[in-house]
Amino acid sequence: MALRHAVLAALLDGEFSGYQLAKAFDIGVANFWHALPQQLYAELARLERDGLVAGRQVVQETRPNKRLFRVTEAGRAELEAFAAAASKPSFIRDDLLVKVQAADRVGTAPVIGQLEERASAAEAKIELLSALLRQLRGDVDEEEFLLRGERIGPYLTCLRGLAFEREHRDWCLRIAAVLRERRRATHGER
Amino acid sequence: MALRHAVLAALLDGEFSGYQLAKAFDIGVANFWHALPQQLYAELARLERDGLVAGRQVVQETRPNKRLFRVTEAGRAELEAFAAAASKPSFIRDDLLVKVQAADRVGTAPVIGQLEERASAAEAKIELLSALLRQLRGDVDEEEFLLRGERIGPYLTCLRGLAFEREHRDWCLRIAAVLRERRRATHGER
DNA sequence: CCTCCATACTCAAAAATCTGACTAGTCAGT
DNA sequence: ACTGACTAGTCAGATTTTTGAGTATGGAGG
Repeated sequence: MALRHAVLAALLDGEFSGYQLAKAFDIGVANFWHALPQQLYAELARLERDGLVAGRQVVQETRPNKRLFRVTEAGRAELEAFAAAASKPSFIRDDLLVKVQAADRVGTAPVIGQLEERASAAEAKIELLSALLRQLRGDVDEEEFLLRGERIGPYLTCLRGLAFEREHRDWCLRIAAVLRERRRATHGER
Repeated sequence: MALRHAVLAALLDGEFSGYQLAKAFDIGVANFWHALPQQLYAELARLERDGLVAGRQVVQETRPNKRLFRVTEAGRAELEAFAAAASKPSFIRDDLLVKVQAADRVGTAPVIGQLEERASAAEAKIELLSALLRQLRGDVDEEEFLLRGERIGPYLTCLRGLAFEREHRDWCLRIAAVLRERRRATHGER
């Protein structure tokens, strides 16, 4: 039941609509949780029903009205309890890794292409996260910010995301190079 | 539908029973996919029904009989098609990261403990994977093995798992240190 | 002797997640 | 005038994953 807590955690930084949350779940929040918009709207409805968030209607002229949500005291308490409870271990689940596992038995050509695409995507995400981190910490340097910044949660999770993407990019490039080299060496046996 | 392909990929290295696969999904295969034994048995049944794997009964004296499965030609073709199709991006989904995101708003004490536990767990996994890698490559060094080894798929995915665990351990320790330092600096405001 | 652990599986049901389609208005570009 | 993208959602249904409880046998340790 961690989607619920991911939403609460994301709402700690202000009031957001389901639509805005969906954006956040594509960038910063994506570093620790992934969810589709439909899930978020449904979860927000449940959270409101349970009194963990409160929503208010905002009427807009030029675009559709929206509902902004904020965490209630009960919601904060729920997060507190969640933080104190045991975590389950995290897992990688990745199509591409499945393909690499099978690669030298089923043909490497398409996998090499995908590895390189992934590396590019990771690179783009690295840029994005680096910019986000700079923005979050403002002028001060990282050490200083981490010690004295008043809100460091999102920064810390972005750091994790950044490290993950770098790792991912490097691995993809390395493996692509290895597979290419092997193809060269055995000149097209596969 | 990647569990199905993860199972096929795992079966590329020999005949395994559901029980043995469950073990593999706890160690090596866990580097790219996670599944509970019940899922594996169910998936193996479906795969057999669809002709992608073939099972045979092995009668044992001192323990329960088992069924060993191997990938059929159709199964190999299925994997080939899967490898050629587009992959979906991979996501981290981690309870603990949710807690870190919320940490400076809901109390850091329990989170620090969990970060340090996680770091230990990651350390153990690092040992395990390092040993597994040594075993997979035998005497030769990595460069040599990757270039000329005949089966490198599992090695490559373990490399990814190892990098992930190292990254994870380092991040956990870093964040735990940061949170501890902040507690010290503000002496128990939270 | 008794309990725990390992092997080897099965069944049912709940919960979480994903797929796909749909509404409806605004704005920018061709 | 038309197309496509962005805002801001909703609904239904399928699929996947998790939770929890069983079955049955053999060997090891106390």
